[in-house]
Amino acid sequence: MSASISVVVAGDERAVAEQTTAADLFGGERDVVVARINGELRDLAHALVDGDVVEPVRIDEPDGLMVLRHSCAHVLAQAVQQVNPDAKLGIGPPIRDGFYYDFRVDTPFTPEDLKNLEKVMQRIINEGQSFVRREVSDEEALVELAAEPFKCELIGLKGGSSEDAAEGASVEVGGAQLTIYDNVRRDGTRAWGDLCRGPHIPTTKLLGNAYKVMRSSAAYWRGDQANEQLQRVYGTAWPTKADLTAYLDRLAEAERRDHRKIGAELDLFSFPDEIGSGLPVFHPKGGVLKREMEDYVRQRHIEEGFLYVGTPHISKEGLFHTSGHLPYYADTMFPPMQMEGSDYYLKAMNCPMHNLIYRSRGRSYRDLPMRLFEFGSVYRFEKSGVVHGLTRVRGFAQDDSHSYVTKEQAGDEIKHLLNFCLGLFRDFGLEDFYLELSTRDDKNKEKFIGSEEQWTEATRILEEACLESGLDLVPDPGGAAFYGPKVSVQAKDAIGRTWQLSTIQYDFNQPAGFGLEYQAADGTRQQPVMIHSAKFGSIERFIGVLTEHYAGAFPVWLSPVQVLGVPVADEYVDYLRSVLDGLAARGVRVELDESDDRFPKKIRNASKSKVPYVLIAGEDDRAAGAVSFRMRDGSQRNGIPVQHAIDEIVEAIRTKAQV
RNA sequence: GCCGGCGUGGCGCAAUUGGCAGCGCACCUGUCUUGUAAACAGGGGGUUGGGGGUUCGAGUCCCCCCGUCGGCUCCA
Repeated sequence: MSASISVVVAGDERAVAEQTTAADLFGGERDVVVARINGELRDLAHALVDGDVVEPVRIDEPDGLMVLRHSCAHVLAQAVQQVNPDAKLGIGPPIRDGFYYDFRVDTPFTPEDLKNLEKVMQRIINEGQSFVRREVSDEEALVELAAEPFKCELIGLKGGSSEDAAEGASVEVGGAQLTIYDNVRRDGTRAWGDLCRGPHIPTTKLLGNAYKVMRSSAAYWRGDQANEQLQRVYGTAWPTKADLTAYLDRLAEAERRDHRKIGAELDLFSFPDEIGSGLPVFHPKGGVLKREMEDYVRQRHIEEGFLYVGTPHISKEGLFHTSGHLPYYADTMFPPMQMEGSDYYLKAMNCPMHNLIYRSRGRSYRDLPMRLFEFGSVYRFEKSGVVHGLTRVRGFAQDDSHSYVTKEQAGDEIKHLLNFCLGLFRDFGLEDFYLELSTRDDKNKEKFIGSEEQWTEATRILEEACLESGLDLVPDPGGAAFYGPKVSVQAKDAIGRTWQLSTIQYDFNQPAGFGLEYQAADGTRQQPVMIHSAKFGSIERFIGVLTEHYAGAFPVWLSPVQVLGVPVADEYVDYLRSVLDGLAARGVRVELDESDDRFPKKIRNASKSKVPYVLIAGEDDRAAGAVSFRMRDGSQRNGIPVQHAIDEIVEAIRTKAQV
């Protein structure tokens, strides 16, 4: 009679036979792909010992999805080496919504290669191969994987922290004990194997046809520009085909919302080659959007106690030495122009100039907090490969402010700025946020200016303000600016993507560099703290974000054209014009379709233009002194008295309503 | 910056092994115009991103540059 052991299964204590595996406990449940044993993810084949606490992990929960995707990455790698036995393996971790695997191959993958890989993967999946864990010593692994230079390199690094090896490398060599996972066919033969920490799904069958090879690209080995580039293949994998389809639909929806596409369709902005990469121009309709935003943001700043200032686009280089920027960012600033014996730089930030405004006269503690704000045009020489629509440009306007405060005021000022940002976003229709706290990288202290105490103090003050907001706070170690830590506000858009918008930075360095002072109540001279903050970061970028958030269907107050008049026939043009004149007199942006298109065509054009209110007038309307509303969703309200219509539209603009 | 893809009227696309640069929308003109996503007819518009090369002949093949897309690295 075999001895029994006691384990806790999904919260219930149970006696089971020795050598019982997680698979024995959950074997009947097909959606259980791995087990969490004493908090650690394990293969279902893992044998339990007395006292183990075991929980099932299902395919559709976060940990289950990670394992599914990681296993799919293995199948991809197996397919690649089946097609090309000379391909060398890099790393292949799960990522958000999918996975990738890096390979060294002589020629990069073509789209046809990717299609073919998908077919080869399907054959592997259909074979129902098992993932079988095998423990190996470092020496054994080095012998077995002698033909895999990257794996050998990872084994060599294992002694240190696997986090240092490469992002994602921990899935290969994460534990103290190296393991190889063999893919075993049903007849018991070994099809393939890979150094891997695991765990894995029990069989490739579970991948079904709910996966897809997405794209390939180059990626630096271990994420370092100095290393060779490998070819990375991205894929996605889901519990069911329906989940995969839903994911692909989400991607298609994101593509439909692409601000570069909508910007062209709605005639908002463009990127003329003649001007240069990353330098957008705003057309009249985009200009309306930009001006409405700027006017509102400027007004709100003034209401919140900011002082509107103005500074030039270029400056002599000495200023950026004083600020400390030039030594850090010279390679991302446009090269200088020589003039009258000086080097002039296009400014990449506004703070040095604001500091000069602060310093232009003696300041008293009574002046603080002093908040300087402007839409400062800055130019940054972004590398050619990163320029992207409006979201990454080389010239843009920052809604930039600098609050000069006493040390004691810093905490309150940060809270004030944070609330101000969040309120602004809500005005623009964004409702869902979280915060990110970027701190100094303790291993790279030379990249950051200032003492241990200063960093600790600044970080503490920022963190307190964040916690008080009640929003989720995500740490971002190493993400700080050289002069101080920062908090950034991340906002979620209509289809769940997050965008970094505001940044608030605590800076104890520039006040010292510029010798900024104020006279305190006791007559002593003190150094203020400056707090940088950009609310939307870049006006251009925020326009891109809003365009995608609304898919071009902006709230009425932001819409370039708010009301479009469409007469049922020529006969009603004059009547409709009189209605529109009434709206224009109330400040509404109106257009009238006087083209010789026929009515259905005008409706089609109106619909494509995404104007919030289409006003239609025909005989019925004119006779009743009314108009008909056609909204963007195609819904219709007929016979609305003219005065009532005007009031309703004006009210929707005033309240920043979405219709 | 690196790797790979792409670049044809304003926009979306086609053009066989290298063999007359085309279509739809938009635009212009004319006829038409009465209720919810495309009336009809005609017309204009191109040094095929730029430069160089191979060839009897290049949108197509080769080289360099520019732009763009997808990633990587970067993002004060």
